[in-house]
Amino acid sequence: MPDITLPDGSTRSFDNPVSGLEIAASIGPGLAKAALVISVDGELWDLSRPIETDAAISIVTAKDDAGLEVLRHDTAHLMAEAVKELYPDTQVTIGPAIENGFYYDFARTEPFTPDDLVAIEARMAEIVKRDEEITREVWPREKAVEFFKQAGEHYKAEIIAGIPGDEDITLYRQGDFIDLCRGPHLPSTGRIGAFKLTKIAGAYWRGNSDNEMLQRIYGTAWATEKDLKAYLHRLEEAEKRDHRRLGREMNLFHLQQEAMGMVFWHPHGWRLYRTVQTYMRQRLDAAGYVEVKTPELIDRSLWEASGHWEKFREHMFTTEAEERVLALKPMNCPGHVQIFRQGIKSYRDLPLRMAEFGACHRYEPSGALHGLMRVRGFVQDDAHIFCTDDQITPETEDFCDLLMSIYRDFGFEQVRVNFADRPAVRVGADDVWDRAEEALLEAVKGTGLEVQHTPGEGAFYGPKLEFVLRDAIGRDWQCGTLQVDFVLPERLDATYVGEDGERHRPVMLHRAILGSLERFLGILIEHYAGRFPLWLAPRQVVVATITADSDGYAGEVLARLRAAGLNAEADLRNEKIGYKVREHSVAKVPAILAVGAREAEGETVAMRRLGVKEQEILALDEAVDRLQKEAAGPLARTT
RNA sequence: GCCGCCGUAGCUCAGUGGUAGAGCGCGCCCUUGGUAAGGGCGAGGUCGAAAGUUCGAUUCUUUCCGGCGGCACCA
Repeated sequence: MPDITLPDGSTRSFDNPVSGLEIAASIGPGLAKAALVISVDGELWDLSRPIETDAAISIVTAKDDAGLEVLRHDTAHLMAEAVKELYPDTQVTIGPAIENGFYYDFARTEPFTPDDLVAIEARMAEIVKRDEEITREVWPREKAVEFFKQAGEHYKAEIIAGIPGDEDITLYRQGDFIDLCRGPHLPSTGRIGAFKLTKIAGAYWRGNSDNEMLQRIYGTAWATEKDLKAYLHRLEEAEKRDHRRLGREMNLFHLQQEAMGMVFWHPHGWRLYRTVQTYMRQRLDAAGYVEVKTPELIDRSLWEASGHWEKFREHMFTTEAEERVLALKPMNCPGHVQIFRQGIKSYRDLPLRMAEFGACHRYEPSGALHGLMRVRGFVQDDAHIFCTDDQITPETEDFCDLLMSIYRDFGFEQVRVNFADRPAVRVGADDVWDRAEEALLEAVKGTGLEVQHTPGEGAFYGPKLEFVLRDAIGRDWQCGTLQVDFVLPERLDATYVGEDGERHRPVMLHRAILGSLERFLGILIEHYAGRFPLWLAPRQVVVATITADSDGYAGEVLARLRAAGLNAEADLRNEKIGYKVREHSVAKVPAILAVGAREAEGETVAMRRLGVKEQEILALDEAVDRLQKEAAGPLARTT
């Protein structure tokens, strides 16, 4: 005789155990039709499952995130059913819902082909039409294991073995397809929405590279055809802003196999790079950092002392000279400790904020390389703050302020922080880790930033904060980091003299704001889709002539722009103005100044800004002045 | 590194067991045109590399290299 409490607080009494579908129907036929699953005291249940005791419920539809997730999970099952029908020798393994869709991992000798995907998708549509009822069954563990073994589904049998003994083994049946699954699921396959299979990929069983590789099929699934279309459109738009594509189109950089994972920066790209670096240098100077430069090639012994040789040897490029092994630095910290160790440091020297645009090399696995986002040679906006325990909190707070201000200047407003604590493989004693973790947490509390805990994700030498920014199309990128390190100062014997006249160990804070400049530029390119604000744009202004009669005046305009420190070019080609405007708009030049007889006559320019259809006639002085102010960028605004 | 797909002109791509094509771009010529492509002509490719099958391979097979998508890795 359950009393059912609805989300609005009202209560309905039922004489007998009642199913979600019956409750939905009692509220209204529209809801019964839209219902996918039911939330019972916060737990998602199948609509058909009888509710026997009092409960607070809500009906979940495809409008809820949870409903969409169930829909996607069901689409994964639908795909598995289609695959089993078409390729009965295939073993099914796991198939969860993921962001925007789902995947399912299969074990099969033959690889799936793109043509197979088409066939599977067609079969899935058929099964939706069949509208097979999806039913939940609880099986005894032994029977389930036996069943899957007999069916040749050895992965499923293995999964059951890993399910804790006190949990029910639930199977879901739809048509002739039975799958081990926790659920919940929709009432029938007919409720599944719009979907599309997107890609085939390899994936290791249980995510472990020692295990065999399975075939993963990815798909996307939505409540409606319209949502699916919108998603596919978003993907196309994202592709258009791919930094590798824009890098080529805007002639910013290239990569080639003779220097895999290392960037050839072209003049425009390098100008962008320098703009970012110059900006950062000024911000660091203003924030009390000292800049240094340390060797890129350092003897193995230093890497052994720092601990890197033991842990990261395979990821370091090495060379030999004079019968010594030298390694290209994968990071800057040991070098910075060497500078710290020169002379005797006093507590009065702390905090010492030592920055370097450090050129690092890491031997990344070939499969990991990805445009500018994952490279083997890169420059970090790296710095190490040598400080006392007591200074960790204020230094971290100052760092967070600096970082937020810099992200904002680059056009990123949304930032979160991950707090990552001790990983399984690490150096240093546990009590040292306790102190480090506590200090970081305490420091970050004062920043007001949203903090997420990611256990076990810390660096091998200390816990860290990871700063994640969100770009213009909602993607998250981890860029900034701040890591407490009690270990390296000890290993490399860094000391300072305290007020008491005794030697003490400084704490090191490893910190970066942009991370790898290469990667950050990749993110910036995608964030702005190549349409940079004027201060960042590598090509700022083009002066385009209407006819050759105006070449002389265009030269004057160009000289004025350049004198004002702007990057300006003249387009004197024998082309129509429409052609020039189109070409420079496509090239994403922020400002086009058209000049013809009228402009030459009145000392004016016709300014057209990127993305704006209308032109504006301005006095030359006014145009130069405006562009110059705008191009000065955020540094001019803050001082 | 692992699995799959792909590799034809600077770019985007078509095509064929008998040594190749389009559009854009590039060069020259005509056009001097007022805001997202004016017209004509032309140059440009050992079809990723090597080996094999074949009378003949860019096309079929194998291996390698690279790119892409995932997985694993990411101090």
